[in-house]
Amino acid sequence: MAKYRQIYEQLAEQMRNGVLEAESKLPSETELMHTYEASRGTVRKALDLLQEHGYVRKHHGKGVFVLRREQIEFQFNGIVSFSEVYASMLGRSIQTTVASFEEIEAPPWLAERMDLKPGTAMYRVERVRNFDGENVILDVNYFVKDLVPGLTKQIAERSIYEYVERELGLQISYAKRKIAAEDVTALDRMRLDLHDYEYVIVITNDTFLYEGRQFEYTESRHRLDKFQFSDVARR
Amino acid sequence: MAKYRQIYEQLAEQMRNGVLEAESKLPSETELMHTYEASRGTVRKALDLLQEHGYVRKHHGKGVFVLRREQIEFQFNGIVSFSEVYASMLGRSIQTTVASFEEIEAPPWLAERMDLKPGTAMYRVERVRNFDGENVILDVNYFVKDLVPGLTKQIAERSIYEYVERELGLQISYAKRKIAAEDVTALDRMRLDLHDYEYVIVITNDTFLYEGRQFEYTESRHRLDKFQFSDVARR
DNA sequence: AAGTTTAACTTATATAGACGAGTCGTGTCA
DNA sequence: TGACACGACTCGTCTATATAAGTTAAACTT
Repeated sequence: MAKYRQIYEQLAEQMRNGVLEAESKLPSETELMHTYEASRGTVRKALDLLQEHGYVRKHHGKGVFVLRREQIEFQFNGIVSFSEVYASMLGRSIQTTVASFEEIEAPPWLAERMDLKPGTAMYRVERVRNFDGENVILDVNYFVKDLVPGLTKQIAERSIYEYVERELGLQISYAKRKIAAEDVTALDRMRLDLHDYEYVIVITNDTFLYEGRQFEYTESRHRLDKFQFSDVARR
Repeated sequence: MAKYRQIYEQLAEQMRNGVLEAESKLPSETELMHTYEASRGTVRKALDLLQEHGYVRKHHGKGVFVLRREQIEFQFNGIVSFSEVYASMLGRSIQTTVASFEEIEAPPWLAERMDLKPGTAMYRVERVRNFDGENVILDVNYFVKDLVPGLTKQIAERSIYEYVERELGLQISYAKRKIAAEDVTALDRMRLDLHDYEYVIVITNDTFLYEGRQFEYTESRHRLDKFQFSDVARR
């Protein structure tokens, strides 16, 4: 492993287990050079990484300061599926059922949205999330077949993202999300236990690979009372 | 301005206006050294920044490649007030009225939430956002008086964040957000033009300074049909 | 006592050079 | 023809050194 990464790991570990206390000042770059027997550039690279990951804050002329634990825990506020957050948040698990799994040709609205040729081969997956005996979330995923080959209903029942990243080795770069309330549709009524709710909260999600190609479009439709979204925005 | 920042700006500009085309390969570090008369370290720092901001993708052994425009536009996914996004998104402006401005002592629920001593002096501000003649958003802010001294109704009518950052020089580190639907309250009915909507979308926002202290808690209450939240999550 | 200068610390920027490591095409050899 | 070695190119890491710029406190001046 690269030397600056080792320094990063060691310092990060010391902050996680409290050897380096929150609010305290780290040794200066010169001191760290000696303790780790590294050049200043290498030490600085480790410190930059620590700051990037939310462990410390550098202050020109003053020093490098350890941030509070609270801030550290949220260091990876990346792309997570909402049902996962949901499950971990409420401490109970969610039952997922694949309600529909089909191969389709991209309809015009989707081709336009994803910048694809109309008729591109896609997978379309409907998954229903059941929580405490009620169907409260409907996820509709569209995947570009060429980019996610070999997707099956069985995989969809577990975690599609695991398959995409671990099995296929695709690297996800970023996702655009939009959240808004929408009128309930016929599909919502069919799949979900809606009671009297007339609206659903819809999260649309466009996910892109590193090369810049979009491989997924998803709509996650939540019953009003079971919707929650948490987020940490860092400056 | 720092030299690596200048190089960054020039390259970024060339990518935005299409001089450097998407998917194309940037000149090698050695070439850039000569064109910008800089050392390799400086050129690399500019390239790292470009990658961090989503302009390019570096490939060990191959080169640095320009990403597609789409990815560039969303480079800043920081903390922005929702009304700002709202206004820029719809291309029209929002009228803000300060409906209430008072100094209070932190009630127990707030003291607990913000980890303050009960009775801490606070400002409480209610602001109503009017869009196309209808009051559709109600913002209720609570600020710690010690951390945001000298706040006035006049300032609240403009931008409180500007005051906090520019005038007071406070550095905002991160914000925790939560979005959920809630039943309409009496206050909502009083301040907003709710029509028949029985629910509002509530964004709660806890904002922290670099030292880790929380200086603000805000609830932003949106009429269902006027709520929208956009976001880009980067890995 | 109050303001100013200075010195000593901190991090930030820039340079130059060396070597490591991944990629790709070309030429050689079997 | 096919496998392999090599060279030339790319970015990645590390070192060493110099100078700039922000911060702080002590020393100095008024």
